[in-house]
Amino acid sequence: MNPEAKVPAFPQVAAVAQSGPAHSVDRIMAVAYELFSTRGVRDVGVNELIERSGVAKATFYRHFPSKDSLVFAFLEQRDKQWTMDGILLEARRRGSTPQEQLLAIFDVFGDWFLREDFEACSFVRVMLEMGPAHPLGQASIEYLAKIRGHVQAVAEEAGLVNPEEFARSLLILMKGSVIQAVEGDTLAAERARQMAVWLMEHHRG
Amino acid sequence: MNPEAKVPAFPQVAAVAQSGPAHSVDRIMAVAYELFSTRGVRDVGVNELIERSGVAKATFYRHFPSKDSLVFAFLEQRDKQWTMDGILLEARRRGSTPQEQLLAIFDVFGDWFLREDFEACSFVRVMLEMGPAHPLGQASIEYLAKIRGHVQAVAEEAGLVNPEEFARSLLILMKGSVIQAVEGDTLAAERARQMAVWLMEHHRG
DNA sequence: ACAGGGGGAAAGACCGGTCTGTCTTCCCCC
DNA sequence: GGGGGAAGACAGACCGGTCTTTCCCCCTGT
Repeated sequence: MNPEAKVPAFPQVAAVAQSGPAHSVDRIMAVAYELFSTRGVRDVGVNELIERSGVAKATFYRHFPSKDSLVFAFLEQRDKQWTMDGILLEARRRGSTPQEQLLAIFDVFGDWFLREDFEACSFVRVMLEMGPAHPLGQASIEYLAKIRGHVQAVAEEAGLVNPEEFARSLLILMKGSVIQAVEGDTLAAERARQMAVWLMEHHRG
Repeated sequence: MNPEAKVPAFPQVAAVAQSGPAHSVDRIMAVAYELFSTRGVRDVGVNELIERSGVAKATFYRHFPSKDSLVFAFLEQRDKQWTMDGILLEARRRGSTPQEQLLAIFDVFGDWFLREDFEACSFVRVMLEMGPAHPLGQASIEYLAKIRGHVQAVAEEAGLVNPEEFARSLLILMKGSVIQAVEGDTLAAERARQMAVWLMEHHRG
């Protein structure tokens, strides 16, 4: 056969050119992060994932033994990239005292709610999508508990009384404001911040 | 053929006997209410719905032109049966003053969170499952706004200043506590109720 | 330095199952 | 006898997951 007849295909070189010489697993993760975070888990199929990342199906399943394992990896990256670097670290940067840093969470939320690609907290979304008994729901619950642990640590720095109770109450405000922002209430962060102020006053003793 | 060979089948008569001589549409709605409210929308297929309600597929599609139309009907019934009668009316019954009635919402939530069949608020769940742009998500948002309207009306009865702002803040507490209850925090209602007390104090002028 | 071999990756057929939705057949009852 | 309903086959699409074929590239041995 004429070898030239087989050469011209390979549309995936375009995808490689777009995302650089990254390895397959990196491209898969980048596509998964975008699709899962904006559209949820169940709405995104494996076929779409491999098509958008320019990767063969066998390659996908060599790196991830199942779709669920990719979702686990996504949740972990979401925790690092979004929760830790995007929200908590940014909030610590904006406030000079632990009290200010706790309230700054809602300032970061306010900016986040205005973004066009804002969709919802992936952990809450996956927990509701898969149910709290599903392994993926369990993982989401653990990541939410991890956020609460960080809030509790800052509350302890601030010298608040009953920091665990404070953290649990603050996470009610965080989750509630996110849900309300999905509905279109972009000012939900300000309202939650005000309630956080009152909550903090009652935990100063 | 021997006519007796055909008679003994009809397993749906058992279902009819269980749910009484109700019409097909009533049985479908009852099954849909149970399955959709406990497992969400996307996880429940039409085949399971018709099987559990002992109804033929053609009968299903004669009453509901599509699955989505059944979900619309479910959301409407959920609003009547759960939101109005289960939560708001019960809260009004428990409190003797409008202020008490507003706080009683979280007492009703506290009981609800302890139920075994508690899963989540169907409106929030469907909104996140389908997305806020989907017609079903839009309908869910409207029902959530309807709840806010009722809260606002009670706030006006209570003479609170800026009742709309109050209602939006209270719904943050309601949604946040529900999400946290899904995670397993059965005391989320008490925490939210305490923050509602502080919120109300600041809206008394 | 060059030939050859082996592994990785792309393309995509294929599998069994499920999804929503349509249509046919038969039967029962009015 | 006619309409409604049960039963279920069927269509067409999609799901997650497996496997085959083909190619390219890199690594190794000489």
